Amino acid sequence: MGPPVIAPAPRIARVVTDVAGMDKDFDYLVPDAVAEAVSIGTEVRVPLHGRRVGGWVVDLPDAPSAGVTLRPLAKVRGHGPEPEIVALASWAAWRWAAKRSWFLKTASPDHAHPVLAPPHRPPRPPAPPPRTPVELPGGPGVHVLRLAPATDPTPLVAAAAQGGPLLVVVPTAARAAVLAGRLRRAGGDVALLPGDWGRARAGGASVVIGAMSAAWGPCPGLRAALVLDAHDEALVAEGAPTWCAVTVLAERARRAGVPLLAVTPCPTPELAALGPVVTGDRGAELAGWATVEVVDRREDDPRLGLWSERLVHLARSATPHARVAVVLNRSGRVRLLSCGSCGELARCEVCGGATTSPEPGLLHCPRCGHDRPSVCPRCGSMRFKALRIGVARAAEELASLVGRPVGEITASSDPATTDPAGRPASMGASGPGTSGADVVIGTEALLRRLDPSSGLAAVAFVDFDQELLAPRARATDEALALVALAARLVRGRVGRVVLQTRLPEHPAVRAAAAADPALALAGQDDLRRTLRLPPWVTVALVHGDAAADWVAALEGVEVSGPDRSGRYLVRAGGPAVLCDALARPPRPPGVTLRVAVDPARL
DNA sequence: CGGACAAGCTGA
DNA sequence: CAGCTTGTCCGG
Repeated sequence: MGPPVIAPAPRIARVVTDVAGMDKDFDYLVPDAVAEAVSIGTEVRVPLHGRRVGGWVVDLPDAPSAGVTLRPLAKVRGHGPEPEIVALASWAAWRWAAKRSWFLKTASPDHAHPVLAPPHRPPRPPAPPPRTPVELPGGPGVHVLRLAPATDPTPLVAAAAQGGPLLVVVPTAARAAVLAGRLRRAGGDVALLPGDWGRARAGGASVVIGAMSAAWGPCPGLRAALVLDAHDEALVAEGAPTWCAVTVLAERARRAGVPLLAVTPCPTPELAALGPVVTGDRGAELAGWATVEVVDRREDDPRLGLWSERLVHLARSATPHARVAVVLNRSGRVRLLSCGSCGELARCEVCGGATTSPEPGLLHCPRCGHDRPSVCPRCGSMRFKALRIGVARAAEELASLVGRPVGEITASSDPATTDPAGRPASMGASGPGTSGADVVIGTEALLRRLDPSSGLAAVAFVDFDQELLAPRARATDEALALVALAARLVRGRVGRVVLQTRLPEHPAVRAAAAADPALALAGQDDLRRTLRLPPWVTVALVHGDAAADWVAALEGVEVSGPDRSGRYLVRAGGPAVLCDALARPPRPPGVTLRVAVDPARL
């Protein structure tokens, strides 16, 4: 890339090891024989405390930091992350109160890569599209592009790649592969991570694309970054460190002075806080959300249970080419029961928790695992009423209401069908994740397991209020995101999404019905400000044996808790104040202390 | 993290 | 007091 360096080869390499639980630099001598191959980011093996450990070169200082005898590097393993990524890893370690090595590992290839030569010609971008769904904003900074769920993002990505190397992050590896295939068919030199890591690192791709960890992927000469479904929870790490791909990309783009295009059908308050929301053609947006139909259940006869007349009619109208999917976000058969004669709630005799009924005649406690036959301890009756049914029982009920088999799809179970008599029936030939039945039911995992080729005419949410009222700060956004997933499955205006609810005026319901995501955003700003929730504050959850002592030593932040599960909530006006405070007190050795900055669930 | 080494416990 | 467990320290 740059002019040849005439200075003598560096003699000292400062290394961060991959030893977990340690975040310290160690200096080593660089043997002359490997000096050429050692730069910032290089993966090495080094002697440490009598053993050999892996690590990354993070600096090439002129002089060692301490007066100790330096030992030489044991081995150069190959290319590691780019130098900018090494700096980004240090930033992320501060931002999520974690170790640098954790992020360096995420930024490194699965297997060591030899240093590849740069390609002979610059990589080809995919053919420019005739038009894009929204006009691409030019300048640096984060631009939130609001694009209806059923819109194909390929033209947008192709357009964004015209200016130079583009890094693309999507929520799942499967979608990354599909998008990479489309861009390759359009003639682009595409690197799909993690497989094409080496080629991407050598500068052989105009588009580098992958799932969450691709936010750390190599993209020499980066000119823009793009993230699809930027609102998706799959872009936030579940365990600590709870890093977020969008946040990392925003910082990476800021440091590189290039734009980040955050594409989403439903901008969240978090995204809107990052930059301006850009909308495209309103007609295209209306067409790209399905027809959303709200079934107001406030006046319904309670004896109808989960099933409005409208939903039953919809299920009866299903055909092999116009299938209907029903979503009920409760797994299992019956989640809550009461005695049929005395009304006593079925509770566990060991721990007192509410029992479920995974099969007729059996009560099971999900809290302590205790099983017992379904006999009421108060009156001895063996008849129980199902107060809250799950997908398995719902499949039985719906099958008998519509008089045809209902397929069942959950995250854990393989597809099965229930015939109208309520007996599990054998299945016809069908692909994995799709049941052969015209009507299928499942938890929200169904929305991720089916794909747009499933021939869905409609998706119906049986109990949308459960999503709306979930005890989470982001419940409204998550509910709208589910509608977006459903709209993508039923493909634009021919399909429909049905929401059964007693809250027809809820912002998420109104936004979905009007295909106007801004309606969900509007009401939330004040609420989140009042409740002092992100993005107006930055929070961390702290738990573990040492949590109480450790949070007591924090300065300049507000600490509350502990909550029922012993977690402390730490709040500050922004990441700078919070993360500086979290970086100060030393972590006590030997005791567990888990710090989750920006926790996914709040 | 995990090896090294020191201090503490046990049984004969 | 050998032999083993438990704890604390530190790495270039």
